[in-house]
Formats: sequence, C-alpha cells, structure tokens
Amino acid sequence: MIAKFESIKRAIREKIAQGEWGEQHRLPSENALAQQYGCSRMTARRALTELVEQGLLTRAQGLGTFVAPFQSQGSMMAIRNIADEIRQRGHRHRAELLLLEPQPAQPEAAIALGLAPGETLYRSCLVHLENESPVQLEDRFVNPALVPDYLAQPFEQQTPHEYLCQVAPLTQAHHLIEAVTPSMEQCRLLALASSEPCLQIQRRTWSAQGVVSYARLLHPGSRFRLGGHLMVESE
Amino acid sequence: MIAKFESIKRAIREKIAQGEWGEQHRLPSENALAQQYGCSRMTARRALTELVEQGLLTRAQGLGTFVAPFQSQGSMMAIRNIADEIRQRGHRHRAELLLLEPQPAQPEAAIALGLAPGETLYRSCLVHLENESPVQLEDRFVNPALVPDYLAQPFEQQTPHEYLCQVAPLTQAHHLIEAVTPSMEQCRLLALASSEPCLQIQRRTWSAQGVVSYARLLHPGSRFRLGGHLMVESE
DNA sequence: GGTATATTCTTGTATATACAACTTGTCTGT
DNA sequence: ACAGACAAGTTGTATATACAAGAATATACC
Repeated sequence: MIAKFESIKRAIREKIAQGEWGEQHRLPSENALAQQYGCSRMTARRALTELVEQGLLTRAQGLGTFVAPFQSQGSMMAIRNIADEIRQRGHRHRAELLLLEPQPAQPEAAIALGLAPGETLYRSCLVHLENESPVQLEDRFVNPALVPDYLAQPFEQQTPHEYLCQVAPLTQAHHLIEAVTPSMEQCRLLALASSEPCLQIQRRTWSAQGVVSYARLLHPGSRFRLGGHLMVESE
Repeated sequence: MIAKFESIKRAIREKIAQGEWGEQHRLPSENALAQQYGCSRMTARRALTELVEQGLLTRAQGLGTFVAPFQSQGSMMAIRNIADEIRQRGHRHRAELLLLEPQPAQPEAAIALGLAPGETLYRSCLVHLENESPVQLEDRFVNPALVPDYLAQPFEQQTPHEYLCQVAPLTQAHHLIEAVTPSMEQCRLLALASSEPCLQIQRRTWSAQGVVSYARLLHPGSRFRLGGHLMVESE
C-alpha cells in the first residue's frame, strides 16, 4: 500500500515533468489540493512540504506555493559523460564491459534504488580507458522497471550514461564523494601498481518516474581530478 | 517568537553536543518527549523528523529513534562554513591555529592568486576539530591587497572563511577535488594512524575585485563525505 | 486622490485523536 | 522444548480543528 501523500507528490511531479505546470507556476492552495485529492489539508501539506525540501517547489506565507526555477540551486557541476570528457581532451576513449546481468538487490543498492532487498535489478560493470589507460571503474545498478531493455545494450559502443539519458531523461542527481582505498580487485582492474587512494563518486540519478540508477565511479587519485565552479548565492 | 518545535530541536541537539546522548543512543519515544516538553506528540514528532532529515538522528518503525553515527557529510552545493556545518550537526567545533604569517608566494599559490612568484601573500594553517576529532586541515593563501588585515584576526574564534566572507563578499568559487595520500606531517596533524586516503578540496574564491584566497582543505577519507544534489540543466 | 482600515486568502504552527505497521517480549497450549 | 498467539510499545499515516502570521485586495474615510 502506497501512502497517500506519496501519490500526491507523484501527481505533482508528473504535472511539472509534463510541463503542465511550468517554472514559477502557482499551485492550487493547500485546501484546494486537499479537496482535489480527497484528503485533509495536512496530508496535502505534507506532500508539498517534502517537495519543497527536495527543491522542486518554493512557498511563501500569504502568497502560495510555486514551481521552483529549475536552476534554483545555482548550477554546480554538470553531470558529465566520461566518454565526452575524454574525447574533449583529444584522447581516445574505450570501454571494456566486465559484467552485465540481472542480480538480486543487495541491501545498499536496494536502498539506493528504492527497491526491496532481493528484488531483481540490472547491474553493469565497465572500465573506461583513456588512451588505453584505465581512468574509471563504473559499477552501476539500474532500476529494471524504468529501463527494461538495459541488458540488451552494446555498452562498449555507447556508455550506460549515454543510453540512460536517452531512455530516461535525467531530472535530478545526488552525489556522494569520498576518498577510499581500493580493493585488490579494483587495483587490478584499474591497473594500479600499489594501492594508491581513489576518488569514489556515488551517483544516484532520477528521472520523472523515480530513481533510475545508482552508480559507483572509482577513479585513481593520480589520474583524476574533479573540477567545477560554484556561484555563491546570497551568503 | 520562536516556534516550539525549533526549541525542541535545539534541546535535542544540545544533548547530543554535550555528549549526554552518544552515538546510537536511543531517544525517548515521541510520546515521552511530548510529555517532557509539554507539547503534543505531533510537535515532538516534527522536531525529530527534521533532525532525521538533517542526518542527526535515525529512526526505525517499531524500534525507536536513535542518535545517528557521526559521519561528516558536507554539502557540495553551497559554500559552507565548516564551523556552522559542525554545529548544525549538534557537535562542538574548535579550531587550532598552526600558522599565520606573511610569506613569499610559491609558484602554485602565486598562480592561484594571480600574483607574481615571490610577491608577499598571507598564509594561514588551521586544523578544525569536530568533538575534538580532526576533520579538516586548512591551508590557506590570501591576497593581501584585498584583505590587508588578515594577519590580525583571531582565527581560533572566527574561521578564516567567516572573516573573508565579511570583508570580501564571495561572488564565485572554483573547486578541484581529488583523492591524495597525506604526507607524514599531515597524518600527524589529522591524527591519522596509518596513511589512509584523504579527500583534498582546492578552492579558489573570488570577490568583485579579484581572487581573494586559495585554500587546500584536506579531509580524512574515513571521516568525511561530500554530498549534494545537482539539478541537471539542459537535458 | 490618497490613506487607513478591514477583509480574505494564503501558508505556518499546534493540538487531539485514531488507526496502521512493525518489533520485541511474554505467555500459552501442545 | 517449541511454535504460535497475543500484548505492549514504537514509529508511520491520516484526519479534523483552531489560531497565528503574512500578503494582497477591497472598502471606507478624509
């Protein structure tokens, strides 16, 4: 059984994703939404509150609730495609497919994708090479409900990221970046002599329908730097 | 007038900060808190809910509410002040000043600040502690032309970042993130036993007049994760 | 015309209540 | 001894209500 406030959230996201409610559009009031969805004001309010926290809406006392501008946070780093990045540097990109199969969801991946542990998900594992030197180990879990044909794709030609962007347009992403010590297996795949520190990026990506994929991107510290500029808003 | 749920939040943060409630400590139930603070369960619940979202608490249906394990989680979006971040988690922040003096610019810092090598710049070096555990080693170079009084500041009270924001409002920042192996000296200052990988953030900040400062922020990989959500622009 | 004032609509806070879902421990019957 | 049923306590969801606070509009007054 899905909670009612969740279904209201989804309905609102839907309207925004479809373009029915554009940027800065004013939503119906809490009371109006409550009536539309046949619930109490507090339930409608909860849906709105959570979407505000997510950054999808903004609200102002006395005025109403509005669709947030899509750039509201001040754009940070674009989500980059490693293949494009490498080609942009004038180098050759090649990917080796290490694994591509359905798997029962392990707890970590299940939580990240919002599935129940043990449910089937699709997993792919690739190593990306820049001029034949490994620069990224990509371990990715994909939500089969949103990307049913994932397993049939030729990922040595088109990267998973490129494919996912086509079939499930990104709306949001969440990143977690940390420095880690690679396992021996990871060292081997990245052709690391000693166990040098690696930069691991965990990335969850959403489309309008929900969490599309959860990826762990491991980069050798010596061959990778993550850059970007930030605009500072008010402070 | 401060909202009641806010005061409850602060009271809970306080208890955690004072160490009265350690990691994994189980909090009183919602009903108990409501009685303690003389409010309804829903109000106590709201305080808890928001602290959970902030990452300070975790909860499990049927079990209770618990103090979350202390793990730093920085926001990637906004440029934030590490002291605020730590306090917001309900922990104690303290900074030790290791160095504060004028220096001739070394090549790397000179380039970053747009000065000629050998020109004088100001350098500060601090270690930031969260509950007496080192979480950031801050090595900062400052442009004396834009911040002449830098050397006279009491940086154990007010962090360099806070001071710089006051005297030279930020307009832009550029970040470079990488995984590095800390030097022996850095290990000592961060109280790292073995040489675990560290996350290094290089940050250059601009005000309207030009580059204000160049900082290298070193975080132990085991005590720091950088998180944030990104909206994807064009796609 | 311009200025207060009142009204109305919005979101924000707070309370009281009810039931559902989950976890743990206890008790009971076999 | 074991299994199952049950009870108690916890968080999760949902409702109904009341009043406070902020913002815009309408109205009355000078």
